[in-house]
Amino acid sequence: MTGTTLVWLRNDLRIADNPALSAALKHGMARAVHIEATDGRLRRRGAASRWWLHHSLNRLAEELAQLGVALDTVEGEAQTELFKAIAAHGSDAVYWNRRYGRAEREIDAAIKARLKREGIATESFAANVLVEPFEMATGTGKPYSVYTPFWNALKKQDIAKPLPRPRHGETIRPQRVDSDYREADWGRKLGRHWQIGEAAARERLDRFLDELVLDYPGDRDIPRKAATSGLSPHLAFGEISPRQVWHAAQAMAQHAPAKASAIDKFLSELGWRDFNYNQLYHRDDIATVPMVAKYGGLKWRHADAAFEAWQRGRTGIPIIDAGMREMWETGVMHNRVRMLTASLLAKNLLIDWRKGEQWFWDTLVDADAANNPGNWQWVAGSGLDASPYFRIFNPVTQGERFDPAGDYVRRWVPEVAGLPDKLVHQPWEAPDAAALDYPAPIVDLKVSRERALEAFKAL
DNA sequence: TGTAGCTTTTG
DNA sequence: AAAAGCTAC
Repeated sequence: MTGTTLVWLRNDLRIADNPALSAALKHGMARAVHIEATDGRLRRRGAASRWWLHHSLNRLAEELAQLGVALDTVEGEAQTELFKAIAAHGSDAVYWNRRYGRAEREIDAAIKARLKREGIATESFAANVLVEPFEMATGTGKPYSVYTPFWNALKKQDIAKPLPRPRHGETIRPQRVDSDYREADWGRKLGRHWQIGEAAARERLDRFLDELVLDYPGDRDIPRKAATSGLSPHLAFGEISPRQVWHAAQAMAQHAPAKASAIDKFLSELGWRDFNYNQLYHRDDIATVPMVAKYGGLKWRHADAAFEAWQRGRTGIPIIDAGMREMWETGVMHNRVRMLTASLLAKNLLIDWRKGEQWFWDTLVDADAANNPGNWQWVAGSGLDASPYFRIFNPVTQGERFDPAGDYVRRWVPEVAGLPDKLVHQPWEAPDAAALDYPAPIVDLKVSRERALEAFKAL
């Protein structure tokens, strides 16, 4: 008989396909700990993520209790808190699933070294990406810098089959998650839009594959439609693993060949997540350093009033304001509108993309350390295989193309709801524009487009 | 996964 | 006159 194995949970808040948890239960008695780490080198979670985390941990504690596993939740420096938990429970082994940021890897490596010195068994597992970044390299041994060859190589890899839910142990009473978290109005508002936790994630995946995926390629760009999977926050917290998504989707493609090409399109978007994790793994700090060095020379404008108008959804450009308000209200924003709002900030407004990235980090429930900065760098042109600098979205044209009847804009920007379709994306053209309770646009799209082309071309 | 300005084609 | 095609940014 062995002692207690401690499972150190991070962004892997699930029971099924959790290799560290499964291995610990095989080993004998298990306990779990989640440490909200305050290490200075780690990026602090944003406000929307803290809300989601609180509820996700509560759901997980109930699930773990059914397996006889207690979950402790603490806040503090990672190494200190982990060794406190080891001492408190007399653990003789510590397991975790790997993470890929540089600071996280260094912290984990230091802890692993200390565990070895102290004679405590330790093991880490692959769990949170399709293929681990160090398994992916081009023919010349370098990290991929272009998505398409990365994706083609990824598809050829043997993607691990997800592990089943581990067998039940003795059910225990769930721990109350111990934190000073207090539900604020904002959290109650977000709560109207989400079911949190592993079971909800699985239901969402199944419903998407059953009912939505066939129309995904055609409808995914239409923000009015709920045509996307909606899995992003569940993936960000590891309530579902990308391997589970991958294999469920492949099984559906086998079972329903008519859906195969749509499923391939969907999975290629999941592939971007792995591509972003590859960037995170190989670079110092994806959230602050341009992946392509020459973009570091761009002279960003300091325009506080414009930035605040952007944050609050008061730019006077309906589809931009709709997106920013959708994010504030629900904790997510439709993907196409993310591209539009980011392009407006980084290009038309020439405001540093890192400011926008930080706002998204704070307000998105799906804020992800690789995807959020990776996608911002993509839009800003400084990322790997990024959008070319001269691609500057026109939010009027984009609105007319992807929200032709104006439903999306009318939902989030009631000030323009009464305008006819032709004007709803450019209310400033309305004869009685001044009478609307809606700001005039904070930038001239044509002039600011020219300015951005100049600034980027100069690099 | 773009836009704008121009030219050419089409009805 | 509008749609479609082409090309620089």
